Amino acid sequence: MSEQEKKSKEQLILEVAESEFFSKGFDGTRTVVIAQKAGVTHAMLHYYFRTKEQLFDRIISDKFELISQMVLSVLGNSELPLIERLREGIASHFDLVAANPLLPRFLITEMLPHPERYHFMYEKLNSIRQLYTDLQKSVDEAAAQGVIERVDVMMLLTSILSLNVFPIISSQFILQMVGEVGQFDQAQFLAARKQETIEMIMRRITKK
Amino acid sequence: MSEQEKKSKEQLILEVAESEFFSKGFDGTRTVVIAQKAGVTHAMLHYYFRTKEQLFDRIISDKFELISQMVLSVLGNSELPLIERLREGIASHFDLVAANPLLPRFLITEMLPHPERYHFMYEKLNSIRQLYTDLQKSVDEAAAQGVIERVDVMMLLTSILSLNVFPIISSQFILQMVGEVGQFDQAQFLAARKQETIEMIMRRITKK
DNA sequence: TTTTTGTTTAACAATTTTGTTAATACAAAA
DNA sequence: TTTTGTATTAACAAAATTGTTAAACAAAAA
Repeated sequence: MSEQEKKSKEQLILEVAESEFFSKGFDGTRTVVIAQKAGVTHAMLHYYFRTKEQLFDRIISDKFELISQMVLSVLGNSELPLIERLREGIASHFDLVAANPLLPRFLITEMLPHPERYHFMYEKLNSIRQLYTDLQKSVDEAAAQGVIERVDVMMLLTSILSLNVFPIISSQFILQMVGEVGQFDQAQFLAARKQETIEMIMRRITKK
Repeated sequence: MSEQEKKSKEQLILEVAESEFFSKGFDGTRTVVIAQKAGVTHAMLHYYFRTKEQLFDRIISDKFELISQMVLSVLGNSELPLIERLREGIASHFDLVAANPLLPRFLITEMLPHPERYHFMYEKLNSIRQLYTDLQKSVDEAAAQGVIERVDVMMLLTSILSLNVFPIISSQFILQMVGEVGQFDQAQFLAARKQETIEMIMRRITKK
């Protein structure tokens, strides 16, 4: 028996379901397709997870930590000095998003239109407040010392999220649009974006 | 008869359908719901548009120009000097996206996963190439004169798109996340973002 | 007025998708 | 080696969703 076949059917269903839900959304996903791709009868899917909704909920809760980190990691390590903290926060956030490129689109297409369904998620993200206030303090201190310019942390975080997430979501689209003009491939493009975000944020906070 | 009632049923269906498709996506939209919200029997919907798909296609082609502008406007007016061209391009692009906030999410959730369905769209966007090359030339010239730093236009456009689009898509989410800490409302937040994008791009291209 | 054309409705049909069940195989424990 | 619980299948049922039709109706044309 190969490694693949050793996996329990339950596990197989979960893996296929994750990829289906993330790429097609809840409404676009067909339980029979999940079953078929997992190589099981679709009755098995209902046997293990009862309904499509419960299967979906299971996937979400399995991704709970990852989703939290997807936002929290951008705040960086508060032990480090400000500049390092930002560089490190941006880089690790970028890597996390790049490693899970379907997740942001999923959040945008599923969480935003159904906020009631994800209240638990929003609650969890309240823990961001502490780190947020903390980061604003670091910024204000550094600004007082004349090291950097005083900036609003909400604006700064929004910029970082935008610059990191959007290109990963839409790299296909951008590369296709500009086409042969630039001859980037996707890996090069993403590597360049990671540096570009850091560069832009650094320029944003340095005193003129 | 009121203004509303004077509208043809066909027009009513189209308006409701647009809002439904844009907020819930193709898969999440129910034709009976469209009919119900438009105050007509759902047979009418089929009478005018035959199928759900044809209704959808009709909406898309009606939005065709807008969708094109959604990308093209960021390139600005090539008659203007570079700095003005960028400022104007960023601002008008921001305004366009802000006036149609559901469209970008729709593009991300419908166009990206079904590229075959929107080939005509991608073709149209080929017209971006001319303007793109043109903008790179302006940048190179200004850089040669030492006015600005030499930057890659693909990176620059990606940054502008990211900084303009992402905050508009996810303003709800961001505001909720940071919550009472900053007491921005959505209008203030978006106004601030528009300026912030311009500021960041200007800092990115100025020589240190 | 009669005809014609396009609009509207209600009832129904077809299809797609999800969910259930009863029978059976299987594996592990007693 | 019976027993017990779990896993599996095929066939079926139910629900949801889309699409059709025939007949009524209204408006405009002849």
